[in-house]
Amino acid sequence: MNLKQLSHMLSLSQTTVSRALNGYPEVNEETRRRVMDAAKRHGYRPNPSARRLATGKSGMIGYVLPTGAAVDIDPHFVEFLSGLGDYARAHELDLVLSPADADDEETTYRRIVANRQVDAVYISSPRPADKRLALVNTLGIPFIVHGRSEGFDFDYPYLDIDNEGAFHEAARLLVQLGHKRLALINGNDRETFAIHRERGVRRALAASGLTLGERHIRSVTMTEENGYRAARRLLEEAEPPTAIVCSSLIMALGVVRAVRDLGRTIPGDLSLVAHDDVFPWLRPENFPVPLSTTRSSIRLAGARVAERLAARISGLEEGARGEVWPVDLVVRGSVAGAPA
Amino acid sequence: MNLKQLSHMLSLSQTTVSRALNGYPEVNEETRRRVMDAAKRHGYRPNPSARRLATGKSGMIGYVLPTGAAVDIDPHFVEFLSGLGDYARAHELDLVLSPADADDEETTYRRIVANRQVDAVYISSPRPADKRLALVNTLGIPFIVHGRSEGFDFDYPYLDIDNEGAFHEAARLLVQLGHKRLALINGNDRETFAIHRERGVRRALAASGLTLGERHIRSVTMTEENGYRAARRLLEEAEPPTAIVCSSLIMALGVVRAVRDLGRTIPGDLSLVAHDDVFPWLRPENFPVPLSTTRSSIRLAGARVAERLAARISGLEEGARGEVWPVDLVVRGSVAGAPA
DNA sequence: CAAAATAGCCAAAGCGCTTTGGAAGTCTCT
DNA sequence: AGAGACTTCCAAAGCGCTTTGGCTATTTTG
Repeated sequence: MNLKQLSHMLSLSQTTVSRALNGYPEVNEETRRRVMDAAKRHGYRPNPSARRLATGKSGMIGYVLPTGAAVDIDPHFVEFLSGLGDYARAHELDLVLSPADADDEETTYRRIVANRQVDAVYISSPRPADKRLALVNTLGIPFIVHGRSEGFDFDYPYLDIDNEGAFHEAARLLVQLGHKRLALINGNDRETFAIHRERGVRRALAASGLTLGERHIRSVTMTEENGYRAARRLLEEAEPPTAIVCSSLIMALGVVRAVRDLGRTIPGDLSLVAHDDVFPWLRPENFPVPLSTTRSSIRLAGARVAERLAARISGLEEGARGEVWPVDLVVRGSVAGAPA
Repeated sequence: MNLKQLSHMLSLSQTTVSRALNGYPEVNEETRRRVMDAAKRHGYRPNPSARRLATGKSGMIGYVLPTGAAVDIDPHFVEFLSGLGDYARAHELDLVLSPADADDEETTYRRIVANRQVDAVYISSPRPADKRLALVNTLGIPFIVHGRSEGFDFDYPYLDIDNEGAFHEAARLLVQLGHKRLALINGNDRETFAIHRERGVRRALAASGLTLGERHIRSVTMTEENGYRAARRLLEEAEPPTAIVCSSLIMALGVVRAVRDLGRTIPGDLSLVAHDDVFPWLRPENFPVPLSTTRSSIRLAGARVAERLAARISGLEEGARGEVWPVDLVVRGSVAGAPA
């Protein structure tokens, strides 16, 4: 059932039927009802390919997926996707993942924009002065950044959590508990979120005249193994840190293992706080010692990004509004006063 | 730059240019070269929307993503995606994720097929007599199942790992080591993979005249917490199992925690084997006691599924070929002879 | 009451490709 | 040399929608 057939059985022109269906004003309300009714009865669904060719709109949102043998997709992605999908489903939006060579995402961005494959894109894990951001900005496709970049002379729309504030709070708590030697096991420090977290920790320390030693900060890919290694190296020093702030739950698993291996205890010898993106399959309260966390649901972020993308596509949102979500600090058993 | 312009500057018809570009035989080889050359020089890329409308082919593969507030996307998904993306990138295939209400995926399948939004789809985590499979089979769109179903009167193309064989081997090893009370912490037993794994364990036990007691099998969603709970319940029995086979690394984390909480040890009191899908961020060799596993890279499976989907789209693969990958049994420190 | 504005509808021209149904020109064969 | 068979190209008709530019009634306005 296509438009031609439908309009023919209604004895109307395609123009009128199309307009009736798409809510244009120049059609009699009664005619519109007739059309809507017939469309529903016959299960008419406009062919998206045709509509696309005519309008240039695809009804999909895009994401360029960096791939390659050496590239691992972040497990956070799947939770973000849950949220995104949740919203997208309710609004009949599809998501297209365009795999790209991790060393050359630009080509792919250009392609999907030139081909009008998607109406909007989102960008995640941005770095300072991220090229993708500049590119997408000049290409003129609606977009939202999940996270933040820095060092541009233009503004852009984003959704981020208050990473600096979160880690500031976490560090401040530890300092108040008497800890003087803090360490930070961070994610890849070329990504903005890691920079912000480091900034937060440093600021909290500075407020009490403390500093974050060069050797007390580790920046690694967020795997269990890297958490373990970083923690071991930190704890095997002559004067090991008495508290660690850690950028992910998965790394925290490694930290806990390292502490055990060394015969130390949490929170007796070491206080630990980690950031929790809220995975259904790994919860901080179920750690051997319940883990204190800075908590922010990445899933909700996914839903919000989808919502804002939809708003931008339909012109309801404009400009470069940045949105920063506060982060909860949830204190559990893994923190205590500094050892004497 | 579109076809019209290109053909005009070559003083050729659109027909000829189109044919030259798409490798049709009825065009002079020299003309073809000229065309190809000009196309490349001017960076001509056929508009996919137009091509789509004309041919009905989209150049994308589809996946219906079950969503909902209560639905969690499996973290395995992201690894599978890595592999899929790896292949897809090399062949300029995009992947479209169509979020669907988890209780009504049918509507979405029908929509994407009717709209010809994708050239092929894959289905994951199938159950016995899975409705999606029957549906997709009648809808006539090329597809591949990742995993297997059962109880159909038709064959279908799939890629699966030898779950039964893998768990058979694991259980057999444990039996040989003298274990008589085995337990299985399985995934959702409405999914085929879980059924196959259970079958494998039972078969190994049966071969030695043993059985898997009703209470010695747990079927749960694969989270750390569920692994913990299942293990606790098993180990707190009067006659606890001396060996556990576990369907995922994440659940194994919980099992390890439970064992510790109860003051027992691995492998002294309990031998443990788990299935490993090979995540970059959590490795069995890094468990407190290196974990024995049945190992199969879900990432490679993703790449293979993409490859076969591409083959089916272009007509290179036909029929209902099933492909079953063997699974490695990797023995590490977490297994030992049964305690006296 | 004539002129101007408005409401409601339609025919037809795109969107940019593929594919059908020829039509020339060139070769081959008797 | 003329008939048939290739080879190589083209004009034009889709694919199914949206949108432009008009056209006819009907209503409003001065």
